[in-house]
Amino acid sequence: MIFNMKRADAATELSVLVDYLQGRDLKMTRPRQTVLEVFLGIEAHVTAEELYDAVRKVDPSIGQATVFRTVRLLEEAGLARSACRDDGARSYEHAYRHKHHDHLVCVDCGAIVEFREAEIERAQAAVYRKHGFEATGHSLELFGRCPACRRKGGTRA
Amino acid sequence: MIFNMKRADAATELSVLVDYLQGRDLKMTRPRQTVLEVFLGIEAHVTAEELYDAVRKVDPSIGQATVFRTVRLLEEAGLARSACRDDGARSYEHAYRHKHHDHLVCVDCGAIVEFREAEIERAQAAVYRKHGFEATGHSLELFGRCPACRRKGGTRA
DNA sequence: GATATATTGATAACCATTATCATTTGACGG
DNA sequence: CCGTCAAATGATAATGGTTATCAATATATC
Ligand SMILES: [Mn+2]
Ligand SMILES: [Mn+2]
Ligand SMILES: [Zn+2]
Ligand SMILES: [Zn+2]
Repeated sequence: MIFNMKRADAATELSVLVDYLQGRDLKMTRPRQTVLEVFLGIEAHVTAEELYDAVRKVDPSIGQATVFRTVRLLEEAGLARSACRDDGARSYEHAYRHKHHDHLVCVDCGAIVEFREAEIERAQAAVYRKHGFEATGHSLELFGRCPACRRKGGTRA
Repeated sequence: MIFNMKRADAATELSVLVDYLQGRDLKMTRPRQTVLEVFLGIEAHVTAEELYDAVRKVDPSIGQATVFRTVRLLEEAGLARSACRDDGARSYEHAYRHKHHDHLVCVDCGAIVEFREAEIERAQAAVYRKHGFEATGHSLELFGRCPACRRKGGTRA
């Protein structure tokens, strides 16, 4: 038996993972639980590498490959959502009990603001209909300069 | 002197490139012109690698590094636009005298349909305003199944 | 044409990610 | 509990797309 969560509210995510593993001949393991816990503790968009750095601080014995594998597993299980950033790196964010949203990204400081705009979603549905496509998902990123960076007039790096 | 275009209408793109090079201590070269011509002859979204394959058929002496370098140059000069695909590869498309548009992507066959939706653009502008961001650009991809693939009920690969 | 400098192509290096594989671990039945 | 066995692990090598290095070459200007 492995369980024994620290964050009370993370129990349900863990059960989602366990349910996903069940019947698939996959096993619940200590490294997987640690990766899940660390991931749930991060309220941001992280790459697998960044997640690995955070995981190491909790359990240095966990290998990089396991973190990469597990975060993919979390995505399959519906606990994480990933997207390929414009620089080519893949980032992950929480997906369980998180509503769909898109992102405003500051090109100067990298800040990310999440937003939902019903009108955009509606217009997208219309585009799908017009072209006879069946929707499976979309990615929208609005690039720009955030209020703080506009004030500074900065041009990072 | 290098010039001597085959496609009559490509002359203006070439002059855009030459103008960009001028005053920047950059030089117009035969490989650059070849890469530009081949690129202009492809009405699709291509990776640098795919462009390299096409360039080789015209001039096998041109190296891969030069194609990668040149296509980046074309982007800087405003002749190409690039985007990172979800699989991590970067693809390029024509940007000169091409209006902004977004993409519908078939997840089964990879087909790409370009579209412009004024309503989406308007709603995006509203999001920028609401959050005090200064817009610099955006990327929107609608993933789905195209009409042909829906009929086949296919699930590629 | 000679000169100075940018460009080239072959190659090595890079980075994020994935595959390989011997060893360890967890789930299950006894 | 313990044994069994497939699944998981971590170290490492390999991959794919891209960029850096560098000696040789081509270009613009004089
Ligand atoms: Mn988000
Ligand atoms: Mn396009
Ligand atoms: Zn900012
Ligand atoms: Zn299709």
